[in-house]
Amino acid sequence: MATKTDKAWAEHALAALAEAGFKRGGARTAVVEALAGHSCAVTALDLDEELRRRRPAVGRASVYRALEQLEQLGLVQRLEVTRGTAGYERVEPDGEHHHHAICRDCGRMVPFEDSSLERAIAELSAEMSFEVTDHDVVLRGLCERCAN
Amino acid sequence: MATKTDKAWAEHALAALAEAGFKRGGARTAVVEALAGHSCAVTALDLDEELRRRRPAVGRASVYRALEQLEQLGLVQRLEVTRGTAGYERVEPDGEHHHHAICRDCGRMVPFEDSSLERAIAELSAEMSFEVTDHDVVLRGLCERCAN
DNA sequence: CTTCTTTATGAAAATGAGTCTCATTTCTGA
DNA sequence: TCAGAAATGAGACTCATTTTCATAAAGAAG
Repeated sequence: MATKTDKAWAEHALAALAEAGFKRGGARTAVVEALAGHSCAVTALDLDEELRRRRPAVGRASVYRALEQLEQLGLVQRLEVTRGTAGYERVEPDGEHHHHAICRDCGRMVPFEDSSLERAIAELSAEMSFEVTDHDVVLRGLCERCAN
Repeated sequence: MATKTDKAWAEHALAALAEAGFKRGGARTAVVEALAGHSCAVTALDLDEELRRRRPAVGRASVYRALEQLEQLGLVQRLEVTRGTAGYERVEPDGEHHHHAICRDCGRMVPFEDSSLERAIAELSAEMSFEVTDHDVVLRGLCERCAN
């Protein structure tokens, strides 16, 4: 509602999937479109519920499968939203990316980005005997509302 | 085997638990002792298995309870080891703390610490409208062995 | 456009980590 | 020593995620 559908991302994602050799399929396309409509992380079950009522209905397995494929291709980012549940959100093709602060009480997520943080991680990654391809940063605590 | 039991941490933890108003209990003590014997993250179920055979046996619920309490008090750090499973590891009382690089292939964890990363996070936390109490940083990629 | 082969899909069952319940035992302060 | 509070463990339960498997849709070949 606050965010309009990110059509550019959806097209980018569908193109990347085709590029990777996937056949076209209604379920996967539906997942991509649904993700394009969410600006911040959504859980797989939220997507499942959202897509289950479609005609034709999308099955839960397909949702999980699509999310996994999208993640492999670097089109979505997965993060642990609460204990035992993962959230997924679009990764913009231009490489912009953000991290999240998650409220321990209400679960609210506040996205943020910080260049000095990214720089520190990049330098660190370069000097490790480890081929770093991704990173997650999660801040945890209380949001403005729950803190009082 | 590579690491000898961290007795100092165990005493510190037990003292902190007493300080926090917990009564003494065999199960919790057993969990603390078990954690003291692991230098890197262990899953709750690993601990459960390790402690189940003790005399008297420690129940699964007690393991989870103890881990949660220890985490609340900042005595252990929780991190997502693989999809859907959490690992727990000791936090040294001197405030030193480290993060992990996790290999996507073999699951190996390489701990690291970096002061400029910590500094960036501290500064960032200070200027957010969010009361940040904790943070996780996970680097993902391929370890030296799996990269070749 | 029909056939063939492969991939995609969805319903339901299975898995597995983590949580809850509750009867029982253990602590601790009085 | 006693009563009340806290801790414990066995097992049932929840719920996110994965697997299975029979069927449907896609793309290639003819």
